[in-house]
Amino acid sequence: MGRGRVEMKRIENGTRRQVTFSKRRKGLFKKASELSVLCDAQIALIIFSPQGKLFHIGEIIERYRESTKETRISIDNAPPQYIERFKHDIAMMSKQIEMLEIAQRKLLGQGLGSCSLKELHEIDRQLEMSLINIKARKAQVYMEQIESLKAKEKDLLEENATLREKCGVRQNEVVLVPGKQKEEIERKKKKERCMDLVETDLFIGLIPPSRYATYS
Amino acid sequence: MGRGRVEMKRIENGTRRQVTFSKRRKGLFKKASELSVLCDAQIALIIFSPQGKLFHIGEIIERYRESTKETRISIDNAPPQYIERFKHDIAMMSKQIEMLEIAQRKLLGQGLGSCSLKELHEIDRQLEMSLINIKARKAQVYMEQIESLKAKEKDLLEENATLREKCGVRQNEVVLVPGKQKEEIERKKKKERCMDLVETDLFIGLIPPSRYATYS
DNA sequence: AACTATTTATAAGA
DNA sequence: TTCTTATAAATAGTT
Repeated sequence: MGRGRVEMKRIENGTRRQVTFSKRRKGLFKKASELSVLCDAQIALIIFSPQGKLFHIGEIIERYRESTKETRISIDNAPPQYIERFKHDIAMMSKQIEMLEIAQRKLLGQGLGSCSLKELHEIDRQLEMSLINIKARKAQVYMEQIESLKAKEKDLLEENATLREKCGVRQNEVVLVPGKQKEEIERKKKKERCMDLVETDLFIGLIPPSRYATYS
Repeated sequence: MGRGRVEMKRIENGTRRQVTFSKRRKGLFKKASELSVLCDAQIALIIFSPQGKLFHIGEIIERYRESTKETRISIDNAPPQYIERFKHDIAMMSKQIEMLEIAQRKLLGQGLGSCSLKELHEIDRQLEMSLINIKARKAQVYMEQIESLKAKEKDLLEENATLREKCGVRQNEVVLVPGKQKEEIERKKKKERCMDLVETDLFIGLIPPSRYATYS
C-alpha cells in the first residue's frame, strides 16, 4: 500500500529499512491496540528492532515490566564465558514454553485427542476445582462491593440525619429537591432491584442445575 | 477500511465481534510477519481471544524449537555482535513464560487476587466451556471402548458358535472347563454390572446437580 | 466463505 | 524526522 508493490524480502538499503521499520512498527502497534479494543482481546506484542531496541505493548506484559528489567540487567552483566549458560537457558526455556502451551490448550479443552482417560479425569477434576476457586473469588468480590456500598449508605444516612437536624427538618419528612424528586425515587427503586438481584444470585441459588449435560 | 467508519470501542454484537476478531487477527499476524521479513526484526505476538484461545507467532521461539542441534551450531558460530540478539531472545522468552504461567495459574483458579470482576467472569465462562469439551471427549472415549468391547464380544460369540458346531455340542449347553466354571460366571456377572454402570453414567445422568455451590 | 465499496496504511518523494 | 500524495492493502458490511 504505497506507490508500487513491495517485494516480501529483507530491504537491503539500510536507510530505507529503518524508515520502513518505523512506519510499520507504528502501524502494527495501532492495529494491535485496535484489535484489543474492538474485540476485547489480550494482546502482547514485542518487537526487537534490527538494532536490538525493544518495543512492546500488552497489558499482560505491562504488569511484568519490573521482572523484565531484572532479567535484562542480569543478562547484561553476564561475562562472555556465560554463553554456555545462555545456550542451556534457551533450550530449557523453549521446552518450558512448549510444555506450558500444551498444558494450556488442554486446560482450554483443546488438543485432547492424545489424552488417556486417566488424564482426562485429572483435567476434569482440576477444572472443577478451578471453578470452585473462581466462583468463590467472584463471591468474595461481590461481597466486598456490597459491604462497601452498605458502609457508604450508612455514612450517608448518618450525614443525612445530622443535616436534617441542623435544618430543623422532621425525621422521615421528604426533602424536596426542585425537579429532581421523581428521578431520585426512580433511581432508588432501580438500585434496590439491583441489590436484590445480587443477593439472590449469591445466597439463594445454592445448587443450580448445571447448564449442560454432564457425563462425569 | 471497509464500508463506513468503525468506532474504536468494544463491538457489542458477539457475532460481529468474533468475525472482526478473525479477520483482524489474520491481518495482524500478516503485518507482523511482513515487518519481521522486511526489516529483519524479531517479533513475538501473542493474542488471547475473548474466548481465552491462545494464538501466537514467535519466530524466536520457532528458531530454537526446531532442533537442539541447529541451535547449538548457530550459537556456537555466532559472531560476538550476535550475542546481543541472544540476550534479547532470552529476555523475550522469559517474558513469554511468565505470561503463560500467569495465564495458567488463573485457569487453575490461583492468583485471582488481581483479577477484575470482568476477568473473573471471563475465566469462569472459559472453564465451563473447557469442562464441556473435556466431558464430551471423555464420553467419546467411553463410547469407543464400549463399541470395541461389543465388537469383540460379537466376534467371540460367533467363534464360539462355530466351535460348538464343530465339536457337536448343543447350542446353549454349558461347556465345562474343569475348575474354571465358577470364576467364569463370577467374571461375567461383574462385567455386566460394569457395562451397566458405564451406560447409566453416560446416557441417563443427563442433568445431575452440580457438586458444588455456584455463585454464577 | 466471497465480494466490493471504502477506509486505512504506507512507499516514495519533498 | 515529518508532511504529502498516489496507490496498495485491509476490511466492514453484504450476500
